[in-house]
Amino acid sequence: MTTPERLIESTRELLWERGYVGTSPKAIQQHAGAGQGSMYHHFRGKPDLALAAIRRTAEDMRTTAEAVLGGAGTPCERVEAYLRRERDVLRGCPVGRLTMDPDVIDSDELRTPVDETLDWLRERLAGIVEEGQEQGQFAPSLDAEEVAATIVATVQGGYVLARASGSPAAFDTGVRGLLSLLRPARQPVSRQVM
Amino acid sequence: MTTPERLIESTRELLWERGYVGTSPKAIQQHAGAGQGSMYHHFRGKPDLALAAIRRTAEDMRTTAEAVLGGAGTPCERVEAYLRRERDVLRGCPVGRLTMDPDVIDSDELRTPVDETLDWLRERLAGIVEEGQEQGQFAPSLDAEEVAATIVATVQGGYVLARASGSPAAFDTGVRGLLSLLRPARQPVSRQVM
DNA sequence: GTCTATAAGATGATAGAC
DNA sequence: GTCTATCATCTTATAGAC
Repeated sequence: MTTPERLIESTRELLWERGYVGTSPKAIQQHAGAGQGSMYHHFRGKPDLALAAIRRTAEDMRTTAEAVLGGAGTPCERVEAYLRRERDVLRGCPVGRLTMDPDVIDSDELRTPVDETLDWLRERLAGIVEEGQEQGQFAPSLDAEEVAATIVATVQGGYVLARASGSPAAFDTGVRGLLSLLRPARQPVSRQVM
Repeated sequence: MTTPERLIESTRELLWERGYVGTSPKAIQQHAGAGQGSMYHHFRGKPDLALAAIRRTAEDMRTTAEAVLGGAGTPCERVEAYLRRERDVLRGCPVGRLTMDPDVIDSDELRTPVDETLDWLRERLAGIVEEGQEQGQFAPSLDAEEVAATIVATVQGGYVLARASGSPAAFDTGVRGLLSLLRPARQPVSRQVM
């Protein structure tokens, strides 16, 4: 890997682990095995490096999500596959985590990729929910945009619960609750109609 | 207010705004209008001050939540009141936010009040959901503990979405989605039974 | 109880040699 | 492109005077 690559990857790791405020240029250099001069030659400073790292992490998240959301199966199955996909739950969401960093939120440049990624995810899920409604898998009375926001929020909040308790179990519990709400155990339609 | 009080309150403010890593003793002293010697006389250091601040913030959250959850109304109404209660959405959750602080999570002493508070909230909500099931307001097929976890996660994740977009609207959207899932627009029971 | 002095190390960067 | 030197400031305290 080239030096700029190693610097970006190191920044991604550290941003995920310690956040923007908790990540120093020195720590990045050491993690990347690069000297100061090298870092400042390739990047203007900490915000510049963070921007490159955040953009790549955001793109990564899209790719990972799309692999599941655009995969095979019914809309309902794809939403479930997304919710149940393997995650490093205790590490938290590398994108969502950044919203708790005041310096990221205060910078339009750094916040934009975070916002756009979560927004993309919501819209992608909204489309799938809508598709599911057309196929009769989700109640037609639901607002797809709202439900999509609930799905993303449950995932993001699941990370919070898991990290608070020190166990991934809380994440899974929240997801199971959401899935049970999405597929209410109603009577078969035929019976209701009868 | 006494000096220790001012120091604790300042720490609470700064922890909420900038997190543990982003809050320096110096910033606390300046915010509280206290000198270094004064701070180190009353507290052993940053972790000690943070512990006092976190404990109080956790207690505050319980009190605020209990005011709504233990209030008047049906179980369903109380859950809705909790979800719709006025919040400083863009500031995030003063308790949940701490889970993204590596130094807080790595310290059992600092993490415990966070964990216990979110756990209390989940159990409190689970009891109310169960009550609602007995009264026929929520589907009996639901697992109250799971749904409670989903409710807490949606709130915590709602803060993430709101902060990412820079607007409280995303929080409200997620909450509306959850409420619509909790109260599915089913046929009246009498009709189903007929 | 509060103040100032002092300190070892980190932070975030610039300058210039190689 | 990478390295070392240097820098002003911040961090997280400790010590001791007042």
